[in-house]
Amino acid sequence: MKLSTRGKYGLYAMYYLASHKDDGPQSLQNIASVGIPRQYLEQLLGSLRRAGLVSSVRGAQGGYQIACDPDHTTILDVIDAMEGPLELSDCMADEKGCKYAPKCAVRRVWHKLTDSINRELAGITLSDMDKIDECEADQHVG
Amino acid sequence: MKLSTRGKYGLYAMYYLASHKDDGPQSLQNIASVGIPRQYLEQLLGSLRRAGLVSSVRGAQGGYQIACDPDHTTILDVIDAMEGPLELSDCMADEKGCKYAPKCAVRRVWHKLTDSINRELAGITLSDMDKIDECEADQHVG
DNA sequence: TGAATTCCGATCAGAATAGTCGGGATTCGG
DNA sequence: CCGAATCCCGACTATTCTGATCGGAATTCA
Repeated sequence: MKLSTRGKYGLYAMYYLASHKDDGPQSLQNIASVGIPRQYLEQLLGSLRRAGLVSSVRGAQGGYQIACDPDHTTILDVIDAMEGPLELSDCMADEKGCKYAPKCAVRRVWHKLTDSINRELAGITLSDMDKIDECEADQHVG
Repeated sequence: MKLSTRGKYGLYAMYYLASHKDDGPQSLQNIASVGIPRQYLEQLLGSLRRAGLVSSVRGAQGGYQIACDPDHTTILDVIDAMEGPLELSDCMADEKGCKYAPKCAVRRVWHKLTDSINRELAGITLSDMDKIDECEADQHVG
């Protein structure tokens, strides 16, 4: 299982724009300067704009601005905008598709996992991103 | 983001074999009878066998048997065998590949998420699967 | 007017996913 | 020993997804 670069790039762009919240429109050029292909990022920012997470200003000196509150916008919002809702398998999305659904243990597990992951994604806001300590996740469990 | 059918089918197969732990070898035919393409499942069981999670008996009346303790085999073990280790993006797998790694907030978030998901997967054993209540995951969050 | 910049649809190469095919190897029952 | 049942395995295919790239239209600023 992988999160694609869409999610990664998109999250980076949101992070970048959040940290330039009051600096006026940021050009694609600037945002992409960490090594993201400019024309590819352009597509991704289109998705973020259509999701209402960023706004754009066209023309010379134009660019992108964050259009949401970083304190209340979660990584789930961003990932959803970039990759569509999390679906761990087809039968999660289309309950009707699986005739064994009612008694399917796999389905119940899938459902639980989907929920946990979404909860995890929804638990981190853009503002939180700076505060996460890399080592924190490395603590061994109990 | 999706877990592929590999993970789903593989987990189903493990669940099936766990519940026929003492019934002798189970044929591919039987395991696949819920609607999984037989020849495809054959490939997947090969992966599970090579991972040591199932054993096989060849020849007539042959089939597959679970080769691990369902009480101590987690969904993570199964998913890893089927899909390889969870990687949320390239730069997680290849730290060297990203020259911005040391100060990359996105990377820290990715890392935290990877860890959370793995912990979640590792927290459910095959034996647990029957006990999961579908409604449990639907509780709204505080 | 012209440079900067976003917007947008089309196209493309490579990888992964999902599945199929054909035949080889092994074992059991008779 | 024979034949059916069954696993084993490499090769093949079709479809979709990913990660771009291209070319140009529309907009805005100076």
